[in-house]
Amino acid sequence: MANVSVASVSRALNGHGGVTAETQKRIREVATRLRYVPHSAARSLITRRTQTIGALLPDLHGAFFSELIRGIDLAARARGLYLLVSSSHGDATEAAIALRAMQGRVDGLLVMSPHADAAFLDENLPIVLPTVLINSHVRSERHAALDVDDFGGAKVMVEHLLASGRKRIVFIAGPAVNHDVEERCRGYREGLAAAGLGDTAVVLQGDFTEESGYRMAKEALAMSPRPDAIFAANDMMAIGALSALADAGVRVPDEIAVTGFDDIPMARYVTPPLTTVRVRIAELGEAAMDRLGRMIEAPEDAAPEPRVVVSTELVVRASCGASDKAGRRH
Amino acid sequence: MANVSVASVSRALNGHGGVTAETQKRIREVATRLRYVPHSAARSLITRRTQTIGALLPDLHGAFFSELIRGIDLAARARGLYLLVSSSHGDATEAAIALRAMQGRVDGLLVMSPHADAAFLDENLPIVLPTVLINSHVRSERHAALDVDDFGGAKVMVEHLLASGRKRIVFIAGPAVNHDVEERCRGYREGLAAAGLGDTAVVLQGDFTEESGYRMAKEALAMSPRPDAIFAANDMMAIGALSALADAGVRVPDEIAVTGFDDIPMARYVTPPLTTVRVRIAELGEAAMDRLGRMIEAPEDAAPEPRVVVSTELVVRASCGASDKAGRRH
DNA sequence: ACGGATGATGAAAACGTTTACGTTCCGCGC
DNA sequence: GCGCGGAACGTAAACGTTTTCATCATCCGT
Repeated sequence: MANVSVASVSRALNGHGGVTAETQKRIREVATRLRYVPHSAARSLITRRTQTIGALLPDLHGAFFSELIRGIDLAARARGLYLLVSSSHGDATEAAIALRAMQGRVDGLLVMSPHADAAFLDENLPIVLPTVLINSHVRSERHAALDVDDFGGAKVMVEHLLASGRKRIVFIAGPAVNHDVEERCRGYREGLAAAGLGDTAVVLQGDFTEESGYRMAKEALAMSPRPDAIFAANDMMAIGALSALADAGVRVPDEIAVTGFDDIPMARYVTPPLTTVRVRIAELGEAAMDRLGRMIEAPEDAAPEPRVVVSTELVVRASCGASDKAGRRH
Repeated sequence: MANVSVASVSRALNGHGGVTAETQKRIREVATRLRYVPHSAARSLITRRTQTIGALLPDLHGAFFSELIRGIDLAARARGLYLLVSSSHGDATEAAIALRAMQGRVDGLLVMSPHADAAFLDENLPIVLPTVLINSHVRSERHAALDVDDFGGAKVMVEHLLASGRKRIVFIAGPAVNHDVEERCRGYREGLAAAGLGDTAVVLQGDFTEESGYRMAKEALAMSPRPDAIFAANDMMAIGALSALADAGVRVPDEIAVTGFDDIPMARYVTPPLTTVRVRIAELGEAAMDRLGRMIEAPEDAAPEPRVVVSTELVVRASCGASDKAGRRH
């Protein structure tokens, strides 16, 4: 249409030079007039690049994943990359299938797979594909990884509760095979141990749902001596615990303090507002994506920073009773 | 490796028949042993299918988009389709770029673009690509569309407030150029008009943020005569309004009822729990994806159902004072 | 035993790009 | 005037599949 070969069109549209400014202009004009859009499959067939990264997530439920995706998307679009999301991988085989299917479709992989162990990853992760593990308990030299400082956050929370006079702190854990839970629990135990109260540790088994928090709080109430603080491994369980205590007529924080983990948006709106540990989730996603982007651009980079930890932050509100000015919304 | 041609490999792996069961088995075995994964770009170069659908969203912030994506993902994975998300399209030009870039990359498009008008869509939407518009005010014959019944939901809410004795209901609107806002406002006016109270309509201008709800509620308090109900166009503004009333020492719902729209997860946890209109957002995403899937499979289908409306549901909690048993969490 | 139908398999084209390599043309220095 | 270098552009190969068509073997009916 512009009386040039396809080669010149390619050169003109990609700005690779080798064409006169005038012909380039002409080609561009014709291209927009014809609404020409390059066929990305053909392009990536030869360039071996898809300009897409894949995010493998266990689920899409709740504020956590929403924020994570937002952070990833933010960093991805800054680099001009597309985002392919794949979720709801209940078990390992399903995740393996998704992993295989992503292969060849993406330039890099962001994997958050709580149930993946090292063997699974070795088996299913393509070696050639740059990969960043998010909150994985796998410590592999072969893949980059980003973690939330669950341990530190939980430890600080316990220290705070102890400092404000609580003596008997019970911990409501989440699903058994979960890296975050393990780390938070470890932080809880370490916090107690550091104060010489290691033998007072009590861990109740929840599953991250509000309902399990409700149940476990009821159990905690039945204990003797009764605890004076409940530290839940996530905010939803803490909220469930608040309901349980409200139903039982137990005053929070006067009789029992309740704290959570994550600082989901809802945490500040419940009554009383929830003391919790803020995890900058979007930041985690962004950092992971940035890391992946760098790996894609410089594959030779000999993993100078194999493991990065995203810090957490104690957010004190009214539910722990430590601050009388907590709970403000504005 | 299996002593067969590439053609047989293709046939064996795709199960197209034309190969002996024995050779198929042999080929499959070799394939898994070699960890062979078909190059999707090459495949879609010839099949003209990418097995991917693109979702164009204005933003990724908040529970709404989280749920929407979840619904879309659910329906997409049920059909074996991948999901390419693209967000944060502040203005039309950015959306146009994203739209173009998606072209050739996806088999279908899910577009939620509040600021897109018919001209924009005609200009930028590829005619060949099946497209479903979500909550768009554009009524085009050329594209399928799915809407939330904002109008009906708002009308029902007003009727409920009137039925429970409220006389002066003010409405806090959202961003000016927003289809949902327009429809909700229309429902509000219609609800009042149907009761012969059309002239009592008062619309305050918010912007969907909690902070704007706070400000507008303050304004409402200053009005004379003072309203006895505040109906916000979304839950976040209603929550802001609750804060404002709490700060002003106004009792909810005794003195003023407050209601929202969306039924975000947080709505039931605020104090008092918020009466609102539930929008089954995940269902909306699922329905949109299903529709798109059908369009992709049967392109000849002459759009028998050009416009689908997803129904809404009144959720009565304590903040409107109409139900003394509202606010239960379990 | 032979022709033809059937079914498995291979050869090769096609998809739409990018890019290495030629070719042409122009200007310049000798 | 002639050769030469370089810029602009075209030619064609390559990417890895799918699919059409041809080929070949096998089996069946006569």
